[in-house]
Amino acid sequence: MGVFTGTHTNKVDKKGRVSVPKTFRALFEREVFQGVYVFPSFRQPALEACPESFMERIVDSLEDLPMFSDEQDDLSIIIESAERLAFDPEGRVVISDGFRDAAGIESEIAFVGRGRTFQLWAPKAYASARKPAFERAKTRGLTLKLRRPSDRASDGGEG
Amino acid sequence: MGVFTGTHTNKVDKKGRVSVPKTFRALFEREVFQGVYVFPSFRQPALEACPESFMERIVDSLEDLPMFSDEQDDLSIIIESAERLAFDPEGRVVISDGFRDAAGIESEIAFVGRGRTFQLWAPKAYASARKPAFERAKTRGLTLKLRRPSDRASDGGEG
DNA sequence: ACAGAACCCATTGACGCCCATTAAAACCCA
DNA sequence: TGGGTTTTAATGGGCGTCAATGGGTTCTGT
Repeated sequence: MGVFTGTHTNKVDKKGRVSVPKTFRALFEREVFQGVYVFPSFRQPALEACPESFMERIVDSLEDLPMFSDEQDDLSIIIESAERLAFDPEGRVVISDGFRDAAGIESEIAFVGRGRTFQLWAPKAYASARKPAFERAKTRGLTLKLRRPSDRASDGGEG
Repeated sequence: MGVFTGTHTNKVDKKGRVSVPKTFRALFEREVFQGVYVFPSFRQPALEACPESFMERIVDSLEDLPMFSDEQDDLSIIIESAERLAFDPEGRVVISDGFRDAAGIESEIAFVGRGRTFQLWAPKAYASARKPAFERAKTRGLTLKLRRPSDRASDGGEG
C-alpha cells in the first residue's frame, strides 16, 4: 500500500502548476479520483493534502462527532475549505492564489510526506518550522510506542 | 523471517552509491518494495534504515495519536525526513549528500544490524560510539527480560 | 469572441539500468 | 588438507529512460 515519506521540492510555473512528486503520485494508483484534496492547515502555515479515500475517512470521522455540536461545526472547516485538484497528464496540479497566500508559497513548494497524507509548504517556512521540532525530538528524547505488527485495524480504504 | 545482525562495511562510490550487504538484502525478499527507508537518527550521528513494512508500522503507530496533535506533529519528523531508496539491480542504494553530512559519512559506510532495523554509520564514528556503550553494558550488568516464545503476534507483517 | 482551463509536445538533466571488472568466499577433487 | 576451480558479492563506469519543467495550442462555456 505504501506511505508518503520524505520532503521533495518542486517549482511552481507561471500558470501556478506544480509537479506532484512521482513517488507520491504512485500512491494514487488504486484511487478512483486521480488527484488530491487540499485544505489549509489550521496549526501551521501550510496546506494539507490527501487522496480521496483519506478524505472520506475524515468525513466519516466527523460523523462520529455529535451532529450540530460545536466541535463538528468547527472541524467541518476542513471539508468546507478543501479543494479537489485533478492531476494533469504530466502529474501536475494547480494551486489557487488563496492557497498559495495561506502558505506563503511563491516560486517553490516543498511536498512533505506524512504517512497517509502529505503537506505543502513554502520551503523556507518548512525549514524554520522543522529545525526546532528536530531539536525538541533530540532533547526531549521522544519515543514512540510501536504498534504490534499484526495489530492493525482493517485498514482504511483500499482493498 | 530473520533479523538484521552484525556490522558490515562497504564503500561509497563517486555517485554516492553503496552496496547493501547481501545478508541484509536477503531479508527483503517478501517485501513489496525492494529498497529501504532511511532517516537520520535523533539520538546518534547515524542513519536509521528499515524495510517498507516496518515504516508502515511506524505510520500506523503515529495514527494512534490524534490527528493534528502536538505529539503527532513532533514524531512525524521521522516520516518527513525519511527517504525511500530503491535497490538498483546490483543491490545498491544512493545516499544523499544531506544524509552523508548528517552522519559524517565519507568514503565508507558501516551497516549495523539492529534486529528489525539497521543503522548506517561512518565507521570511525561507530567505533567510538560503540566502545563506551559496550563498557556501560558490562559495568552496569545490563539484564533483559525475555518475552515468552509464544507471546508474539504473527510477526513479519502480513506474510 | 474571449478568458480560463485542460491538453499536447519539446527539452533536459538526473537517475536507473546495463555491462565489465575485481575480490573473495564457497566448492570440489585429488 | 591443500590446491585449483567456480560461483557470487562488491565495485566502477557508460548510456538510455523518464520525471520534471516550460511553452504553445485546442477546447469549453459564457
